[in-house]
Amino acid sequence: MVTTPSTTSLTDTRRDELAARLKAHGLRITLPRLMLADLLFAQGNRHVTAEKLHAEARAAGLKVSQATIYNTLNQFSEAGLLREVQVDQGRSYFDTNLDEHHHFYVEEEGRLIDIPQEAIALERLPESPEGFAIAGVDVVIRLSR
Amino acid sequence: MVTTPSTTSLTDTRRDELAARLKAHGLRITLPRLMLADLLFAQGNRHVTAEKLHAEARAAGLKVSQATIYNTLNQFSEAGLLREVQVDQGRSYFDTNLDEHHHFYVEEEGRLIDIPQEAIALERLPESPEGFAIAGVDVVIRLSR
DNA sequence: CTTATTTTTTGGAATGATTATAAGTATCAG
DNA sequence: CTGATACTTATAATCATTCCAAAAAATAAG
Repeated sequence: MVTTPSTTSLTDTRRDELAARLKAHGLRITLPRLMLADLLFAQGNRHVTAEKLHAEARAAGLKVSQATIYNTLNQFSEAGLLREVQVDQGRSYFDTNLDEHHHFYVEEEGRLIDIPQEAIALERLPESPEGFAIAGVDVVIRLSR
Repeated sequence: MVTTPSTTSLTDTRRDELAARLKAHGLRITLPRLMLADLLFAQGNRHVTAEKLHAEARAAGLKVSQATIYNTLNQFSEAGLLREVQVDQGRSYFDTNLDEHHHFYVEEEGRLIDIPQEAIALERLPESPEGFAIAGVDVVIRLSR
């Protein structure tokens, strides 16, 4: 009887794909990272909190600690696989969309919606104060019903 | 011998001015509120965290609890005397500038700088999703050296 | 002005998200 | 295969903020 490794539910190709991606960004290949990467990058652009990702991981049968969730999200962000988005006082959101873009934020639902960069015409920007350079421009459009 | 009330260092006119302002916004006149209002509104437009305001209050000889600082900042915000600004994961900033405007944010220093609304031309905005209305548009330009 | 009613203030405990710590475990280069 | 290095984990610690119940102050009523 042939037994498949019980540690993961990824196909070989999928695993190789993700492993290559991690390696390309200077991260070691580990099972938690592969599984979390799979959850994060399987479904197009997403906005995820640590708590949500942890829940998803557990639901998918992956036993990871909360600390690993935080470590992984931070490492992925530093490595450029994710982008941290700041809209809510308290929780951090992590965005899998790496293109320059902006966000709608539905506060009542804690939900973020991407706005492609081209959809907003920022015609004129103010000059930054002496000695400072622009590191990024974030536009958040808050929505309510 | 005439004794002046030792409870505050505000002039009568200043106190009346602030009291009228609080009253106009539906807030009761109390000493902590008057003193905090004085600190907040004395020096033109400011961006203040709870911690900073608490430090200022103590430095000014006002003995207020941390809870009162938070209560007051939140009440002032709800009453429309302040505007809460969300740029940093963790701390809240309170802005005394009530005009519509935007911000530079110097992350390394935790410092906010106002950008007048006219200084940014938002020519085109995306349509909000069905059933939602725009509650506000926040532009944050992150700065680094 | 005195008492009654309602708000505020307060210190301290509680919460929630996140980070630090220290020990064990897995990965990878040689 | 083996050691050096990086990763994971459970738990404790931290930080900003909110909650709580009681004491104090402010307004309202008489």
